[in-house]
Amino acid sequence: MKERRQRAILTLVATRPVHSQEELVALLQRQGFEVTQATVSRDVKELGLAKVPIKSDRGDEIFKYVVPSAAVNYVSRLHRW
Amino acid sequence: MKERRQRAILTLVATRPVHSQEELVALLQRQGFEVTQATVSRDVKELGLAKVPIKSDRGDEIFKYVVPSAAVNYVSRLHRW
DNA sequence: AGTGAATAATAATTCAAG
DNA sequence: CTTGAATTATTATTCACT
Repeated sequence: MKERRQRAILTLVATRPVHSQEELVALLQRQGFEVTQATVSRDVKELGLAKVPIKSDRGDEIFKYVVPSAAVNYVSRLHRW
Repeated sequence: MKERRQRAILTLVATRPVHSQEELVALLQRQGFEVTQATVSRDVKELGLAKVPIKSDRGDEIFKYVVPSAAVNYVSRLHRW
């Protein structure tokens, strides 16, 4: 079902760097969700996940999907408003 | 030059909704920058611009490029920490 | 280093269907 | 209303060149 899958997605992207929707598909399938890229694309959209460029460990720029609320937490920790 | 173009990009995405890199190319060309999608893709990466799903005026979800700091402003306005 | 043309890779949407 | 297969659209990268 959609809700469980979307929860799983939020947990996944909060837990580790997810670089593409295909990677997300693979991770979800490992957890037993039968899902395709088309659906993940829709989930990403509904969840409002952003694709952002980040610095990798080796210094080069890569991409990662992030939860909007993660940005909030990050920012609040930075500024302590 | 790269720096001027990237400044222009930041201004553009802060000023209005930019939905794709091709749109960015068109807007830049209007300002006299000769640039292609390949370069804009690299600029987006260097600037750390995120592609995020947003609600359009008509209620449907579309995509938009945003500056990370724009997320900060948005969030701070939401929460008034 | 910075870029564009071409290409590969990735992501969004359409179309049909349950 | 939700989904997958196929398709289209978009974006990232490669390769050559400067």
